[in-house]
Amino acid sequence: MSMAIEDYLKAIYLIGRSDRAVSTSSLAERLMISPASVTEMVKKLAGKRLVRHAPYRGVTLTEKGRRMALSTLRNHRLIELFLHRVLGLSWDKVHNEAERWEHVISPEVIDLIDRHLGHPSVDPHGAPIPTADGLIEYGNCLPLSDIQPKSRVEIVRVRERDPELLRYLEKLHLVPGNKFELISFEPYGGPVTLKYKGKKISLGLE
Amino acid sequence: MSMAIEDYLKAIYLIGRSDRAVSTSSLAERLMISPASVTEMVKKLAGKRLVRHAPYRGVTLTEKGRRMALSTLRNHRLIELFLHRVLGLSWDKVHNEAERWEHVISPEVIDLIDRHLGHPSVDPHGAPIPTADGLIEYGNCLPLSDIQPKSRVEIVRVRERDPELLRYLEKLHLVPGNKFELISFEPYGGPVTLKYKGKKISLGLE
DNA sequence: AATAATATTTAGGTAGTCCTAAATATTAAA
DNA sequence: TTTAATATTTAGGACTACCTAAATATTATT
Repeated sequence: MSMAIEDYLKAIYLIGRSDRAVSTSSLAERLMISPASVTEMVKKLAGKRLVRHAPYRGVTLTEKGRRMALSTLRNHRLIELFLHRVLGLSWDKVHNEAERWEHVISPEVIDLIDRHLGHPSVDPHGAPIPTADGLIEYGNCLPLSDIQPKSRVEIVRVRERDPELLRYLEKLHLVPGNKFELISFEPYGGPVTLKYKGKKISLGLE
Repeated sequence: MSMAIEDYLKAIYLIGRSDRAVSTSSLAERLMISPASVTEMVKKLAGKRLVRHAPYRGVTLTEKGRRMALSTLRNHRLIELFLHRVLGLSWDKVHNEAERWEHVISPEVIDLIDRHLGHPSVDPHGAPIPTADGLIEYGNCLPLSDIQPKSRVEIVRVRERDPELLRYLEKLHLVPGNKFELISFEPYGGPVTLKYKGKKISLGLE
């Protein structure tokens, strides 16, 4: 399977979480490819029985497509962790690097990486790593915006991918594993205030 | 630069050792691409000032082309060593894996790999690793066939790439670093006899 | 229910990298 | 030196994955 196909399947999985139908335009936006090209590729994927496509109604992964998507996602996340833990690549850079590696690493080497890391369950952003046989376990956590003020929280996962933003969050200690106290939400999209080791932190609602 | 271009430049370097003119057909054979396609691509490379091409007379790398070839070769050999030493991938498999990785790893990560390995000078087959600024130092060694019987020899480099052959050579301890006594050459392409730690070994002249 | 706005698909192209078959150059042999 | 063998290039295609512009479907609004 080509790198392009792997990218499409992974994107469909990530947008639709394996079950929901995914629109052409959301795929186009995520992959930064024109909607027309996406339609074309989706038809090819349907021909290969990797997705189901009802014209004008979006795409869903077939079982075969889902397996492939999870395999690529597994590669991606194991590679991110490997780059971070073994080679010391900073957490804002691992995503883009893994985005290319994920397509060229053989299953045998992925297994070696998995073993070298001790069969980890999450990547450096706290995202769960699918197992070799396509299982994925989502930790139960809530978006910060759904949490009541005054609670103590532990960062479990950071969904952003923009390197600049990730560097900023790291400076504020907003990385998986760290614990905060949620002080307040300002209304009308105002800033959130958190406390980490006695220090107060404010941030906008991205 | 595309993966295909990187492969062509690397092959031109490896066949011509950076200076000799390389024929279309030797490139075609090494890359397993039809001669016609090679001619076409060579014209494109000449347009990008990566090679000089005199029709019917072969190609040579320009300085720019040589730099790119050595950069890809450096990636390839650092990756081979990394796969072998860090992940424990067997020496017969590292070449094919590195053949794909070499095109997707960023310069920053290659530097991290280089540092992690302690700035090594040779890959698992004993081939020299070019430096980041395009220098490459060939150890002085001779092909086994040029050595006088009765000498003691150390294997410095193994040029083969075929996995099955590499596994065979490893079983015979014919890997870089090991020392042998060269017993005899049988004439007319007959077998070579070596002694390793008291045990005799015979092999054909591949 | 008709119309406007938005989303999606179709039509027609392009660039990159490969192919086979035919034509042409070079080199080796008679 | 003419001919035969071999190497290289040209011509014409194919396939993948992208594009823009135009056509068509869906959905939201009046």
